Amino acid sequence: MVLVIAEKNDAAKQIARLLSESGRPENDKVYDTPVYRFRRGGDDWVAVGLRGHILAPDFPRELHYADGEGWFAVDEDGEVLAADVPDTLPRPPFDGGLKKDGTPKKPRKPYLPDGIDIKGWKVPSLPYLVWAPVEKKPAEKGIIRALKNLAKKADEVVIATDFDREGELIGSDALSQVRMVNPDVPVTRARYSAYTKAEIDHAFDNLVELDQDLADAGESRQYIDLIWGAALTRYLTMARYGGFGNVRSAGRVQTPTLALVVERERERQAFVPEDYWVIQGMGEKDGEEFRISHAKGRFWKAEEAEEAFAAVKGATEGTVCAVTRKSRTSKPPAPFNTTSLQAAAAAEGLAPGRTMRLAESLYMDGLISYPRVDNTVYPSSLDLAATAKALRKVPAYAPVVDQILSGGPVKATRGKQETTDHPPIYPTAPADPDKLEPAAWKLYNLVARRFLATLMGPAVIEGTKVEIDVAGQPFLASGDVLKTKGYRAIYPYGLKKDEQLPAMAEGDAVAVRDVACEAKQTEPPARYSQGRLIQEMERRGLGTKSTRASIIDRLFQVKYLKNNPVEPSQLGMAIIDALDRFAPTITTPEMTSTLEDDMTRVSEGATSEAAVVDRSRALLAGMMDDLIEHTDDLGEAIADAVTADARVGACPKCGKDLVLKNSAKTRSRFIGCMGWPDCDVTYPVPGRNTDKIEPLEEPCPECGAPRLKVWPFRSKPYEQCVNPVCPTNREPDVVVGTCPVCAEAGRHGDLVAHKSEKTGKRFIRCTNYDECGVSYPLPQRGKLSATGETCPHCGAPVVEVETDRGPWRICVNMDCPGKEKRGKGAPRGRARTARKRS
DNA sequence: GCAAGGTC
Repeated sequence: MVLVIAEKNDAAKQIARLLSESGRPENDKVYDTPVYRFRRGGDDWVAVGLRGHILAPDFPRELHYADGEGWFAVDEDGEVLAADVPDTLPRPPFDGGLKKDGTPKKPRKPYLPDGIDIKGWKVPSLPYLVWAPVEKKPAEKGIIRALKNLAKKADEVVIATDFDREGELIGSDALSQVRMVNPDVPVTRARYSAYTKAEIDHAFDNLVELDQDLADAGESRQYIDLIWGAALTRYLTMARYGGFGNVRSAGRVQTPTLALVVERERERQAFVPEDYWVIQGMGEKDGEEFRISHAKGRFWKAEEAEEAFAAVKGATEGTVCAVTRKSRTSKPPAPFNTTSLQAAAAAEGLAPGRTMRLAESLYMDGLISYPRVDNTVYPSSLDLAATAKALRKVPAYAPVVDQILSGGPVKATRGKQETTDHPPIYPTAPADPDKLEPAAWKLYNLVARRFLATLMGPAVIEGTKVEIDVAGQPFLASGDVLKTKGYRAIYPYGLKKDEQLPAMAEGDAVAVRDVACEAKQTEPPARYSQGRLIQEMERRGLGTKSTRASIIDRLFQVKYLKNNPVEPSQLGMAIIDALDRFAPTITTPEMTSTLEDDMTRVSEGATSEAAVVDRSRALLAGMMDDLIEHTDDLGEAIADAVTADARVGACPKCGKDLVLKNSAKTRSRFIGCMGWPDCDVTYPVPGRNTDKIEPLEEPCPECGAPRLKVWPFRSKPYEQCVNPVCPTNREPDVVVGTCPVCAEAGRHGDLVAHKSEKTGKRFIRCTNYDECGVSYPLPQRGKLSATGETCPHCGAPVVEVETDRGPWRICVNMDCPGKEKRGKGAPRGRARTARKRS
């Protein structure tokens, strides 16, 4: 049996289909892993797909020094006896030494000194972590099990993973697993770069050997990424530990990406706005209005602007002195690859991470092609006309599809990047908008329209420029009209609205009004949108098509970034400052380019994986020394930044910072004073726990407490003072019913919902409270109104509360027999739902 | 509790 190992299930399926003589391989499963069996050249074949990397590098659980190979040999006093790396590089402590014959001793003791444990995240262990050995551990146990099962029975193995560096590594890792159960089986490598019969046949007729140097190059990347990432992440996290869930990460790609955003923010902060003036007004001809602006555009001197404005102030008429028309064409766009899809989707409000998750599910549903590609040129094997024709089933596309199919042979645009790994992203089947969730449809629609647009002609836009003399001053009006729709008939994304001008000719008089001189200021460079950031990462060689979106997500998750367009937090800026000072290598894209060079040399056999990794460890070791020396400084800077990010304002009582805190007990957030325990000021956070909030600059004019802007999920934001007893938070009292106790006693008492001036809490109390003692608690959130109804179970009033999910009617009596038992003693959360189910 | 790279 011949075993074919592909990188992913989909590839295995394709390869099996193309290699099998029948064209229809048999679908089978080994344990839970799908495999494809077929006949070829009189042999039984089986193809299995991996799931990318099946092994993951990690530090050993028990860290002993296995042998001294490639490492340092040191005597009892720590003197270096022998080393594989140059003297100029920093050295780790080492336990081992040399035997008399010069070979390294097997250490008897663990590598780490007493009290040092790299399993725990402690700063003193970091110099050891930098030099710790790395192991490859199984990451995809199910796949490995299936692979070994098949390998046992294999007479021949063909590695058919993707034709790139990571593919070679994935294949090499798979081979290591094969060898464990079948050490002598012959192994070859198939190299293909398209799933076409010709390409796959050619690859399997010309099998080569696995390129171990190339795989080693990939593995050195894995090791360096892990070692730097783990050491720096642990350092930053532990320099001032912020408690569970407060990991401060760093890495070869994420840190330079964060640095890009921080750099832009610093440019914005350093930006000095310049004053300028514009003179604008409205023109009118034949009842149609249009905007006119002074031909000079921006006046940089106030006097010049004033002079020009003095001439035209109050003008009511102008004369057309020239009309020029210029047509320009807008070419249809190139086919989508991952980056251009992410950028286009980001402009439509889908963040890259979300785009990739949606794309993955559309791909799995068979609606779009493989979403991780660099290629922007459709392969000749793709039947463009047939693909377009299939989209005719989507009513909105039908007219354009007909137009494309009736216009002679179908031709497509080509992008600049041409690779043959996968086709550009295109729709593989028509979709039904009613069967997809709105965001998935939005993305599908974008992909489908883009595909159709790439098959269409250019759009022609006619631009009109009209020069108008107003009281001796030159003014301009301009208009853009889409003359020939071309691809714009199906692809409206980013299209500017037509600005139609009325018909005008030289010498015409036009009415002019509302001419005004406006003072403006130049704007700082804009923040990155997520789409722009992705493109910038690609430009600088940071990350890959498959990782960029998730790396940005990670930066948001660790709270280095916030908002869209992307803004760094104080923490994000502090992290970059700290690393820039002591570990600058990690903050620039150069680490990636150096690594690329090193990997090229490893793949060419000019150097070894161990040498490259050790050099990198040595570089890190030096930086780690500097970092550790300044741990207190850095810890403080990070803690200050975290406080600044959490700050919502100043304490009206003691003047110290009021910050957002998380209560460990109630698992909810509140606002507390940094002066605690000397100052006891706390406030609840308005809105729900999950609502996005942002502090406002100005404190409350009534009570001096901070004010917040709150964005409730899927509804309009509002601004509110955090002090519940502030006059601005007062609510009118609402009479919700009559008191049943007073009624029985022959009195009249009104039950009134009102807000305590002390605690700010809302509750119901009888107007005769002193006599009857009747009060009820109330929900604290949502607008309250009386219903006039009483509860059928207990006679207490029923109120209506307006919540996010609409109005809700409740009996205000907590002990009402008609209510399910809640409160103390009643199970909560999951336990409660579980009980309900059972 | 670490990275980045594959893929689900």
